[in-house]
Amino acid sequence: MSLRHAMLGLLAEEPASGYDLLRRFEVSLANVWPATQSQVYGELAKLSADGHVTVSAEGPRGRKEYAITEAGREELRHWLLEERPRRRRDDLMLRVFFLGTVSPAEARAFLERGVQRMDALEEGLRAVERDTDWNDGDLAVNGRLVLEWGLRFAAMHREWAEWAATQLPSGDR
Amino acid sequence: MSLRHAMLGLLAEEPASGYDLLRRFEVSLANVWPATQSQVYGELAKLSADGHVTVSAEGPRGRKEYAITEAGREELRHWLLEERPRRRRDDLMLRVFFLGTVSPAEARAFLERGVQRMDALEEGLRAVERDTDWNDGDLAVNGRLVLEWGLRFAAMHREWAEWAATQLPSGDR
DNA sequence: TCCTGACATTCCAATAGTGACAGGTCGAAA
DNA sequence: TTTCGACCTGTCACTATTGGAATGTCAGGA
Repeated sequence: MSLRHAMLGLLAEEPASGYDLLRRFEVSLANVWPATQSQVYGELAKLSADGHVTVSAEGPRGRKEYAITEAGREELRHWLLEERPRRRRDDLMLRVFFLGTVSPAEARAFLERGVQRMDALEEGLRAVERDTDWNDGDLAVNGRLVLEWGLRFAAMHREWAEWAATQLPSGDR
Repeated sequence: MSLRHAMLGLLAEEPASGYDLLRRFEVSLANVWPATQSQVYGELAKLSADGHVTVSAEGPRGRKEYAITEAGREELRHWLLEERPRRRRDDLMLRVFFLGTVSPAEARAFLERGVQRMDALEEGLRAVERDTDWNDGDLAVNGRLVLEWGLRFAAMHREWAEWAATQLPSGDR
């Protein structure tokens, strides 16, 4: 149920069309909550039916601009403050859990790829940091917090992977 | 598609029934890849249809014990080494992203709850650490790696939350 | 003027995950 | 001997997520 809230959050800043939202998902939310076209448009229809958003304007090319309603803001607020975070699933740790089923050399290579992926993530985040105008309202302030979390996450994961490599049985099986 | 691999991974160690798997999901995989009953039994049927597992024994109470097949091991190996990790979704960071829509005081309280949640997570992991027999084959070795990751994650998040609180605008809006 | 690329929406089929329900069996303790 | 708790399997309906296809419109450059 978080997609709808992500959309409400974006609409809380300013009205937008489905297309606009999609772009925003690609740019600022890509690392946090990816969403596809079909999801965005589908959810927009539901939000509209539930009265959380309304069509605030219609433009060329059939463009419909949606704005958040008071009910939508309440829903957003409720989710933000009251709802419990979901249980997280972690693909990567699941694999690590079963790393014993491959050879130590393969396991080491696996961890090495993890380090590289974190390097790439960090690079990507640094690029976002560079390319963003950080003087641009609430989203900027909080975007920075999220960005910093990502950087810390990448650093943590990289250090862990390096440590983990030392814990693997030596030699090949 | 990771549920099936988690199950294959567990079955790679030793044959088990759906019920057994379910318990293992509750205990060792709870923080990594939660799964429900309906998912486990459903997936077991699919895995069986795909030839990745076979019924290796039938016990009392209709118990069916499943064992991984050679094809299943290959599938597991392929997933482990070749498949790309999924994009992660993060509920929590999504909320942080929209933290500007509530008052600074509420935001601070939100971050504070995050710290507490991490404390609880760490405590839970420490309990697992205490209660587990770490001399028990591959899963133990790798379980430790995962556990350590969890501890580092909790520490990272806590420190981040404390830092983030200092970044929030002061006073109430 | 024509073409292209960005803008914009909608529908569809398939897989994954949640939560509740339903039903049944065995072992051991009271 | 009864009954209770652990054991054990399954189904259903719903929601979420993925990925792709189909369709059409407008603005601006060649």
